[in-house]
Amino acid sequence: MTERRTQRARDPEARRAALAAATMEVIAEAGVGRTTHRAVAARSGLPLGATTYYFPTLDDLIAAGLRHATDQLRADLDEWARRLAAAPDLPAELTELTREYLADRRQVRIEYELCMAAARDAALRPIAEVWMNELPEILEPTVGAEAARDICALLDGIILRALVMESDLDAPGLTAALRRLIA
Amino acid sequence: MTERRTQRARDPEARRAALAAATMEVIAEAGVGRTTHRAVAARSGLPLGATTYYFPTLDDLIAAGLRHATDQLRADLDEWARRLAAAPDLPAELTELTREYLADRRQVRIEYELCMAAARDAALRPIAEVWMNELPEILEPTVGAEAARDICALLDGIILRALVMESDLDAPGLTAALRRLIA
DNA sequence: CCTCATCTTGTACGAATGTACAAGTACAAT
DNA sequence: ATTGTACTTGTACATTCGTACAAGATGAGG
Repeated sequence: MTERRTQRARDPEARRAALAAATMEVIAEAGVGRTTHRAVAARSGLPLGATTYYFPTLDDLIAAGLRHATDQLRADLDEWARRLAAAPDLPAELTELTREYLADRRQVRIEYELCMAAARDAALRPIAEVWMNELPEILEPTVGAEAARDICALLDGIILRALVMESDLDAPGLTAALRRLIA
Repeated sequence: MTERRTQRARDPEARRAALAAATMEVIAEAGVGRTTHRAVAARSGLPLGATTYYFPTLDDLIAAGLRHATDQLRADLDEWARRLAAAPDLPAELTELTREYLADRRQVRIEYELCMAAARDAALRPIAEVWMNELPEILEPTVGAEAARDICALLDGIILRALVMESDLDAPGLTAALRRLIA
């Protein structure tokens, strides 16, 4: 009768994924440094023992959470690539994409949590590097390597500022700055 | 006979400062989330009880550590203001200052730790805002409000990238980008 | 039916945590 | 000298932590 006790019981892959997703959420709310087995277990609805069964150590669990986050971001960036390729006005489209990206502060926080974690723990650096190089690679064919790097740095800085200030994006100002960097 | 047991005994202000400084160092190494009373006490050479005597709660201690860090950064920015005012070539001087700033990764990490902490805890936002507005205010009279904001965002992004990648600064590239943003 | 490898989970344990606090010290004011 | 206030610190306590693990549940292969 397929009684769904919690769903995904006896489905190891689904459990791994559920734990990674729950870890990602805990990181977004509490930060990497305050992420614990128990918080992840509670968030995922799985028992404590499941966390250590699938991820022997806390570092493994956190790495899985961060990797899960980058996978999600990669999917977002696929849409960025599609829309940017079809956009008549690249700076305007980039601005709009950034505005939409900023709508979910939780996801944005994870990105910077990943950066800080990678800056401190070399084992996480590959995860962060893959993610940080994704957008430049999308932009490079269109605007060249240098402008691509500059644009990404500008966006990262603008996003960081919006994150700290809880302020909205100055869309016209950003578009103008992007235009200057492309020229 | 002024026997200096650890120096700064019976000097409350010096002890507060020592604890704040030690907290700053612990944050730089372990991150805000893994900063503990005991780590700060050990780092400062003061007993555990001193931390809770001067800072009733852990959040107070961390806030003091972050404030101490921004005070130090403010002193650095005074030198930035001086050198930028005297510089014949603003973008080149900004690039050089950034290069020097990146030499001490520990201090850089604290800046971004502060940003993440402020993004999560509204009580820390004033500390972060003061610090984030300092450089724009220095640049604004020279380049205007918009360019000042763009430049700071670009620098923040470049610095973040260097932090994550552990890579060196591309000085000529940065100077060129800055020149474009000022124009 | 049994076997066995895999998965599941509740519980346990030593270590570390934030915080409280009593007992003590030092020193200025009386 | 005595008092009183501010400072100092070692210890204690209840929680929470990471991790280990034994006992059970499940389902595939014989």
